Amino acid sequence: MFKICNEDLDLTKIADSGQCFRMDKNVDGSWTVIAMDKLCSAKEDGCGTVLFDCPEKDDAFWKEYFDLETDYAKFRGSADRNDPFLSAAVDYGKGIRILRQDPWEMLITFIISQRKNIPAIKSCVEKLCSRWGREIKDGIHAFPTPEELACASLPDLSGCSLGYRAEYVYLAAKAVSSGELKLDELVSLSDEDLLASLLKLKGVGVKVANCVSLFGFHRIAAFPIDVWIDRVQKTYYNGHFPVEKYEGYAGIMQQYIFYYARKEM
DNA sequence: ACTCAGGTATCCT
DNA sequence: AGGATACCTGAG
Repeated sequence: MFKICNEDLDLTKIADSGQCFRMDKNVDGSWTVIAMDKLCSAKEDGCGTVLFDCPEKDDAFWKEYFDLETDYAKFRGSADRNDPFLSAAVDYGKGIRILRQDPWEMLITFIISQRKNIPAIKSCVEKLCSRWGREIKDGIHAFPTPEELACASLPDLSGCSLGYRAEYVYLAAKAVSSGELKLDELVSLSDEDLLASLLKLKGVGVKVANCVSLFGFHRIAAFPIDVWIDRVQKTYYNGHFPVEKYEGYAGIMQQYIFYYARKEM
C-alpha cells in the first residue's frame, strides 16, 4: 500500500493507451491491475493522488511497474513547439507512462494483437490466463508462465479464439520454455540485437517486435509503426515522423501520438 | 450481414 | 527488394 502524487499519472489514460490489457475499471472507480502473478488495486482520489493497494512486499514491484522514477514532464517538455500535432498530443496525453511490463507477457500479448481490436485482444488474454495461469485470487488468474503455456496443445490454443495466431503462440511458448529463446538474456543486448532476436520468432514482425521491445524491455527508443502511427505520419509529417529529434526516447512520443490519434482522428 | 481490427508470412513480379 | 494477398475470429 502506498500513495503517489504525480501529474503524469493518469490511470484512465494508461489503461486506454493500448500497452496493457489486464487493467480494468471497477464499479467503484478503482482499477484492478494484474501483471505476471501480481495483483493490485489503484484508485485516484480526485485530487491528483493515487492510492495503490497491494501487499506491502509488492510495493517495490508496482512502483517499478508504473515507472514512477521517470520524469515524464521532461519528455513532454521536449516536444518541438513548432510541431502542432505533437504539441497537442503530449498535452492531451499528459498522464500516460510507459509501464515496465514483463517481456514474456508482452511477447505473447502482442503476437495475439495482430489484426485484432483491443477488446478481442483482452478476451484472448483472459482465456489464456484462466485456462493455464495459476489462480491468484478467486476467479483471478496470473498470466501463464512459459512452462505453463507450453503445456497447451495447438488445438487447445486454437480453442482460445487465437485463429491463425495459435501456431505463433504455440511456437513461442515452446521456444521460451525450452530455453531456445532466453528472454532474460536479451536484456543485455543492444536495441538492434534485441529486435533481431525477437524477429526470429514466427509471427513476430517488425511492429510486434518493436512493441515487445518498448513495453516489455522498456527500450524507449523503439518506435512501433502501426496503422495509427502510419496514418499520422502520412497526414501530418509527409510520411515520416522526425524520430531523430527525440533520439533515445522516440517511443515515449510514439505513445502520446498513438493515444491522441486513436482518440481524435 | 459485413467490415475491420495496433500485422505477418508467403507468393508473386 | 518491393508490392499484393490470404489469413482466423469477434466486436461494432
